[in-house]
Amino acid sequence: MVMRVYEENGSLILSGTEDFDLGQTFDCGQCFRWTKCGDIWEGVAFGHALRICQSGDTITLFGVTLTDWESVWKKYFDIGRDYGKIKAALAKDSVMKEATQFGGGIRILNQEPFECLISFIISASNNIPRIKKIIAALCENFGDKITYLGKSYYTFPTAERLSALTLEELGVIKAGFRDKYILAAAKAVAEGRIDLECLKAASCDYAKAELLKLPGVGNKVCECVLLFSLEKYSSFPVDVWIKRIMEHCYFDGEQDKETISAFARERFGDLGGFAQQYLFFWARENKIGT
DNA sequence: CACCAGGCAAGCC
DNA sequence: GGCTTGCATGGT
Repeated sequence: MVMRVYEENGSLILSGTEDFDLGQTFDCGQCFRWTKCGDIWEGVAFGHALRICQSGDTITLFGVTLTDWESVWKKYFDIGRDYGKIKAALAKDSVMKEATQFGGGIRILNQEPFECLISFIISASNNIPRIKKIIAALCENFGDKITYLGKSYYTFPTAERLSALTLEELGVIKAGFRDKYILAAAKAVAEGRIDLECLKAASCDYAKAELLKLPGVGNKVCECVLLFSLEKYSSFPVDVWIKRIMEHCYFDGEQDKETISAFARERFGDLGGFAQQYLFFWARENKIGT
């Protein structure tokens, strides 16, 4: 089956989609700015707000033109990648077979690097509902207000805007001890000491080394930024959930994170990032390893 | 009231 | 080098 894309009544329709489930994609832990209102998801990316819903293999993007689709959303939703092939390659043991079936509609979004960087700095030692709350406050306070289908939304603030803030001003978002990292990372980007866009074309090792220079960015945050915004799909972020599920499914007892990373690299190779997302979603939804 | 949440950095030995 | 501890905030 081939996916069809067309405009209808001022909306964009995707019909005959495969390996694409909006709920799984927005809920698998890779992004923090999508919320579900009834059966419609709404969010903001690349300065554009979007309301989108799904019924079976048909997805509707409200108020979106083919031009918007081509310039923003097609790449964002990673259209064109053969997830069926990825799942088949990963499903060579019973664990991945189950995880890829459970979250078979997950796609890895191509997010904005700066938003991704700040979001995962905020994620450190934090829980997902509160991460979302802090990011929402960040956007409402320091992003630009945009109007879409008669409703207001806020873009993610630029590095320039954030870098001009004081710690005290940033305090309204209640990020806690992470506020100084947010500010310092924004300054590094705004002053050109790191060029996030360039890292897409750079080697994985170089991109990783550059990101690790930033305050508040250690191995885990770094791997998330590489995977979710810099197209480094071999990245396998090892957080507390992944650590627990890997110990539960592939080891006998507790292991250090480096052992788990090495195992993932060996077993999943270039597909590490996809494996991580299937595992994360499956483990959290089914409370496996807890 | 402890303890924990998609870690990280600084301070120890 | 590895290992421990503090870090803001909010929810159980």
